This record gives sequence, C-alpha cells and structure tokens, in this order.
Amino acid sequence: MTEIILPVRDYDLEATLDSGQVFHWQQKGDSWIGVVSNRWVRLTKRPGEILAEAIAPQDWNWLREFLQTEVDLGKILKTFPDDEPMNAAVAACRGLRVLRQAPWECLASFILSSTKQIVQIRQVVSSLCECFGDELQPRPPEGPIYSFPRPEQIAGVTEAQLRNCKMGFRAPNLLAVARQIVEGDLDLEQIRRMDYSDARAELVKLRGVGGKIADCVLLFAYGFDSAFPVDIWVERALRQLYFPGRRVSEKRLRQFSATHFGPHAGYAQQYLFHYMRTKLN
DNA sequence: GCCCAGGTGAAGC
DNA sequence: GCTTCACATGGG
Repeated sequence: MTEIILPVRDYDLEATLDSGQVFHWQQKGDSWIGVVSNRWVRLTKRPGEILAEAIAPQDWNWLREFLQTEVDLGKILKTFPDDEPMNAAVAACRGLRVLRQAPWECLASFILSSTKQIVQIRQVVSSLCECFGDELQPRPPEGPIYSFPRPEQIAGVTEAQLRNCKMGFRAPNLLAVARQIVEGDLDLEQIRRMDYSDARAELVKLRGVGGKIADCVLLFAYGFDSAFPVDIWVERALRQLYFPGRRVSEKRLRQFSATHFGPHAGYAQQYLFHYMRTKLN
C-alpha cells in the first residue's frame, strides 16, 4: 500500500463523489473507496488536503486528473452570474467539483441513468461491474472490488444477461454502443479532438443518447465546461429560481441556460443540480 | 396501488 | 413545430 497527500483548497470530496457524476464509489466511515483507471483507491478528506491510498502506483497523475485537484475553483466561481439563485447554490455547496472521468465508463453509466434515481443507477452499475468487470487484486479487506467492464466485456454478452442487472429497456442501448466500439465504428478518443457541437452531434447519434446524456458525457468526461445538462432537477431549478410563476417553454430554458451561465456553465449547472436535490427538498 | 426518477425515440396532431 | 406515450425497475 502506498499513499500520497494531495493539497487542496475548496474541495468538498463528499459532495463531489455524491452528486450524481459517478456511480461506483462506496463511503466507508470518513473515506471513499472506488476504482480510477483500473486502480483501487481510497480517499479521505482532511483539512486542506486529500489523503489517497492505493496498492502500488508509480505516479499519481491519473488521480490528479480524475479529481481535478489542480483546478482553481475560485477562478471558476468568479465567472458565474452574480444573481440570487447562483449565489445561494454556491453558498450551499462551495467546494463541489466537476470530475474528469474516463469517457466509456461515463457514457455507459449515463446510458443506464435515464428515468432512474441516483440510488438505482448505483445499484445497476455495481451489478454490472460485479457481473462483467474484473475483480481487482489483491482483494482489499473491505471486500472485493470490480472494475467497470470494458466494451469488449459487454459486447460479448446477450441482452438478457444485461437485463439481469436490472437495467430494463436500457440494455439494448448499452449493448449496441459497446458493440459499435468493439467493431471500430465508434472511437471515443476521437471525440476528444472535436469541438463541442461536433462532439455533441457524434454522441447524439448513439442509440439511447439524447442531448442530456450527451451533455453529461461532454462535461464529466471530456471537460467541455460549456455543456449544460438539463435533467428534471435542473429544469426544476431553472423554472423555480429564475422564472417563478411564469410559463416558459423548454426551448426558452435551453436558450437561457446556453447564454446566462458563462464559460463554465457546466460547473454552474452542477451547483444548481446539487443545491436543488439536497437543499431544496 | 400511486407517483416519480440526472431521458429517449417514435407516433400523433 | 409541439405533445403524448411506452419503455423496466424500485424507492417513497
């Protein structure tokens, strides 16, 4: 076991790992256990730093990248609009971060997310990892940990096997995307080199991926900070906080959110989402 | 039993 | 263009 201390300011690890960006992390006491880049890792927040423990890594750049510890949050928060709802959300969730995930895991997880509660998405993802991922060695004392299955590990199974993981009608969508990757029809690394609208157009072509899921992947995996996923909670936040008592079309809401929140709109979105979900019933 | 969940796609006007 | 509906599954 090796460890490192990552100095951080303004980092709320719990809010970050528990804000519907990632679905395969377990809280154990003060710590969080998860898998990043196929490596088991345990994270513990302390004042001004994060303690990270892993089995035997050579360097820790994979973790800095995932946690985005080098990002100056203060600089980002300054770009948010100076209005009442935004200020309230920041005051309530300060230290919430946007992670930088591996595209495949992020895309697959969000394909499984549609009309499911976050608790249920976690259950489905955990089940998927246990059934088709690899058990990481050595087995930690807390119990076995499984990696997120690679596209090949999904592409080789049947729709019925996937449905055993309780993903319901989303099973054929996940299967189709996994097979597209294995057959070389879809290259998730290529999307990294596109601009936002081209990348979005590519993702939306995929079965079961619409604008919302595409924006989640663009924001959480590819780092397009302008992506602004509008789900049921964010729509609720926009309507209640910015257009109370008014009838506003969805199109109007999208136009508003594309212009109002600035260059890091995705971060702002995450603050509104978490604020709405945890602080405003 | 009922309503809802980090939606999407197809079918109806 | 817009509205409605089916799609699995489980929590509250």
